[in-house]
Amino acid sequence: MSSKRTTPAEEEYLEAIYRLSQKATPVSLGDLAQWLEISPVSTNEMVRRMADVGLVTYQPYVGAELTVDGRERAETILRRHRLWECLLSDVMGVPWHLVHAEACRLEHATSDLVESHLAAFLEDPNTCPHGHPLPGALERPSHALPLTDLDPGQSATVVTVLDEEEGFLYALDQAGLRPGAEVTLLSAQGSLGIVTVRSMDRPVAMSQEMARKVLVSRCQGKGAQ
Amino acid sequence: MSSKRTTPAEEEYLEAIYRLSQKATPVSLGDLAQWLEISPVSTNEMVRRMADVGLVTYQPYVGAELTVDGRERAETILRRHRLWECLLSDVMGVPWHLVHAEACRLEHATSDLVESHLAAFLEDPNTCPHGHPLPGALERPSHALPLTDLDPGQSATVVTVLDEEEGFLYALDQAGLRPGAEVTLLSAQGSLGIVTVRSMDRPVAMSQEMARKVLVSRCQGKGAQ
DNA sequence: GCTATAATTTAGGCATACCTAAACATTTGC
DNA sequence: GCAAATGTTTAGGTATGCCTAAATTATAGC
Repeated sequence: MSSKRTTPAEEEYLEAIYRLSQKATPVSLGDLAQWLEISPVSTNEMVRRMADVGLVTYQPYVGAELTVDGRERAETILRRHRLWECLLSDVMGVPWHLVHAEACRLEHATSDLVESHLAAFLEDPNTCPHGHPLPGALERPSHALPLTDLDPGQSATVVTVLDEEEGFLYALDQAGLRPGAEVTLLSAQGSLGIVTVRSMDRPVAMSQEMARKVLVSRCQGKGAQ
Repeated sequence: MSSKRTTPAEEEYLEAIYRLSQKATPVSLGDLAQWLEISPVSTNEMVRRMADVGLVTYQPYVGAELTVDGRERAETILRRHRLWECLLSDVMGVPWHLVHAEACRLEHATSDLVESHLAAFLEDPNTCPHGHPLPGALERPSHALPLTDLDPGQSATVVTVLDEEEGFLYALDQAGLRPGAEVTLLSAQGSLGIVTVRSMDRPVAMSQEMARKVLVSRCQGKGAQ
């Protein structure tokens, strides 16, 4: 069934539905349209077409869910995306906050052959530079919690960053807050919505909203990667 | 003028015209159509559209030529193509005869940023794994001549391979005939169109047609590379 | 010079993937 | 229960890039 190759557009939808599914499922088409920055009408059309070819199931007013086939394909794309991020960032030195956009393009031009060689060359990484697990790799047991959940004075290791927006990543990078880095919560009292932390021996202030996107692990070197 | 980004299809045409220009210029649309495996009608349409946006000049019944802008873009694409070939083959170990097809896809998904990091990581290679110069690199002074032009008994170093067809490359690879390899012509008498050479201490027979696609350099380690 | 071959152009189509505008249906909050 | 918000569908368009069939035009061989 549905042996046809997926188009880059279909792959973008699969990836988006996969990512949004982790928050809530089925995925509302409104959310999907917003995420992809495509009009709701076009999104609707496309999802119906993808349901026709067996990549998703779709119930009007309910949402879209990946089929087994669709999920497998989405995981393949996402795995390729994250493998490229690793290569670009860790091996080739492309700035951390820019690799996401590059990987978005490369992922659709990647064959099984290149994927396997890429993974072997990178020695089968478990996470991308933002700390997300590569589909197919060992799942991180996830003792991870938002930075805001630490007690003041408590230290932890950054595990995952939940947003790939360039400006946000650039600012985190400047503050030294990348996966693997150690961070200490100074204050989280949110009357003005500001969280302060200590990173690389320097204090950093950020909004609570941003701090919630930084997942950390208290148990250093145990569950995290 | 013509600041618009090029589409993957346009890039394929630019690359093809660039390559065919090295044999004869202007490039006949028939040759172009055959090279791209696209119908002459579509080729004609596309070339006219590309002339409209200033990528090529086109005279009916004469052929197409790259403009300065078109040539620059073609060289960029070709450079990216060959950089990927280097990475895939030399760094990641993807089989030599398969990297061309992979690079054909990756080249269109490559930004200036990735190109520059890729080149730096590879330490600015001068040639691709098939021995073709990278646009922008030092031009090889080309003492290269077809394998068939050697005198029997004479040795030389393989410099360039003039065909990227997978079967051909696979066979050459099996015979050890890759750029940098040493080869000795045993016989080139062509009554049956067969050329025999010695490569890696083993005799290899090939057709004259194939042998003409292998360029070698007599002056070892001097002009080549 | 004329004809066969090759190249070009015109005409009409198809698939993908996006858009807006407008009408219609369904949920959900109050 | 009803209105506002959200979601869906229909209708009609656009752009890209490919196709075939048929008609036309130019080039080159003899």
